[in-house]
Amino acid sequence: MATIAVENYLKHALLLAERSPDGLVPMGELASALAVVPGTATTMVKALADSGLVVHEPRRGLRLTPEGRRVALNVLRKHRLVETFLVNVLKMDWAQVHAEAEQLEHAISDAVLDRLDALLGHPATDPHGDPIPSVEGTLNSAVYATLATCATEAPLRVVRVTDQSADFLTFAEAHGLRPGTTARVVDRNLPAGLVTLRRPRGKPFALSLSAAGRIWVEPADSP
Amino acid sequence: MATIAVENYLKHALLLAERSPDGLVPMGELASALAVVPGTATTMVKALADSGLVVHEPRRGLRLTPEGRRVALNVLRKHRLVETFLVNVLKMDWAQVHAEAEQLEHAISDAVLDRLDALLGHPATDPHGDPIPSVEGTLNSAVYATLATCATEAPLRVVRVTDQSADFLTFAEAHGLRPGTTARVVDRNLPAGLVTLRRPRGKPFALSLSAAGRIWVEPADSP
DNA sequence: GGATATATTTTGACAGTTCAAAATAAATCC
DNA sequence: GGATTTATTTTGAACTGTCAAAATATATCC
Repeated sequence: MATIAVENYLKHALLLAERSPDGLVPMGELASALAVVPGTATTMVKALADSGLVVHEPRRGLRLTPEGRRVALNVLRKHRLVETFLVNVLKMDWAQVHAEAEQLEHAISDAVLDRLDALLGHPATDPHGDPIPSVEGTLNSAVYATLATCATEAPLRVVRVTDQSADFLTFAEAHGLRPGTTARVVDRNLPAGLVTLRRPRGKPFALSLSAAGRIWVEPADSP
Repeated sequence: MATIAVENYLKHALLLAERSPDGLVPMGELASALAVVPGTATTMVKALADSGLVVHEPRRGLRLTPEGRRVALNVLRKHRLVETFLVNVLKMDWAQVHAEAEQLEHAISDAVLDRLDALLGHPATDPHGDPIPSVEGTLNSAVYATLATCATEAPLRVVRVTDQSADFLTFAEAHGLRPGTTARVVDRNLPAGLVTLRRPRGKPFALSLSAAGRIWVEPADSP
């Protein structure tokens, strides 16, 4: 049985590998995702390699093995289903649930997970729009445009918010930027690094290009 | 913040202290409740004493301090509310939920606990009839008669089943012995160590005196 | 292409939790 | 009341996961 630390290493390795073309995760990125010093990550990755969960390519990084990926997807599935439960059933603030799920993901059994999944109606995404891995281990990693890159003026629907910090999520919610809500980009000022948005029947407001890059959107039908 | 090990030591110390008149818990009992060798318990209890969570009386045992009791009650509250959630909401088998709650009790925050408590309607007992400590830290430890000690013939209602083993709970449920159900003792044969029961519209069946001692009952009004 | 900056690994140490086995204290039993 | 049994504590060691800091590759930059 994987320890909590092992589950965390694998989960973060998966998240980083998803955002890298070749699946190679540099040691330093893993270390800072886990908030440990680089030497600690090296030590742990060697142990994971001995267990067959990752392949360690010295001085280059690590890759998940199929078994490591399987474990990581199971943890991620727990994390995201727990988040969904906390928001949809317990009506908790979506800005808080990430931290709660970080703990619960390691304590919940597969049996409980199945019941939770059924209770929630087998959701495809969590409250942030992050895709929930299936029981079979598939992860929908569709890539969308963001408010930093999408067309201006056209109506948009928010589909995902890729930042787990409570501050950012509280800000986003305060401006109506949750998955499912609609908005349009009225201006994008690259030199100033600003994107100006407008929600239906709302006042225009601005956010930084880097913040805008964390709001994923798709074209919306109605204006 | 208390570690998982610390929470477990305190929780078991509380459970053992409740069943001891003077609140003194012998080291060996604690060690076997936690499934560790006695030396380990000694080491840990000394550390807990240094943290002010217990008082260690060498060669006699330990006692919870008010602070240790507070932490233990919080863990026990989490355990029992989680069990209630798993049975009432997720419809899990009552024989399994103890093991699940052993993990979840250490991962659930006070914020989640409050929501869960509200969702469940502030229950007073868990599915086994074990009292749920209040947020304020009071624990109803009323003592009832058991099937081993109660009057015969009179109608009874099961109020509590004090055995967490899945086998026993499955057996009890199969015979309709869950809190809320009714039965009567039709015979008690002390030399043979047997108690014979009868459920309304059911066939008489027997169980051992020691098993009967784990089924707590109160007089029921209707026959 | 040698100097410098950056990333990674190695080394030694520590905290927490555990066990095995020896030592010690307390209780019990003729 | 001395011998024996039983409970507890001590001692020495192991394992997991971590850090600090030194050592070592690798990449980059004139």
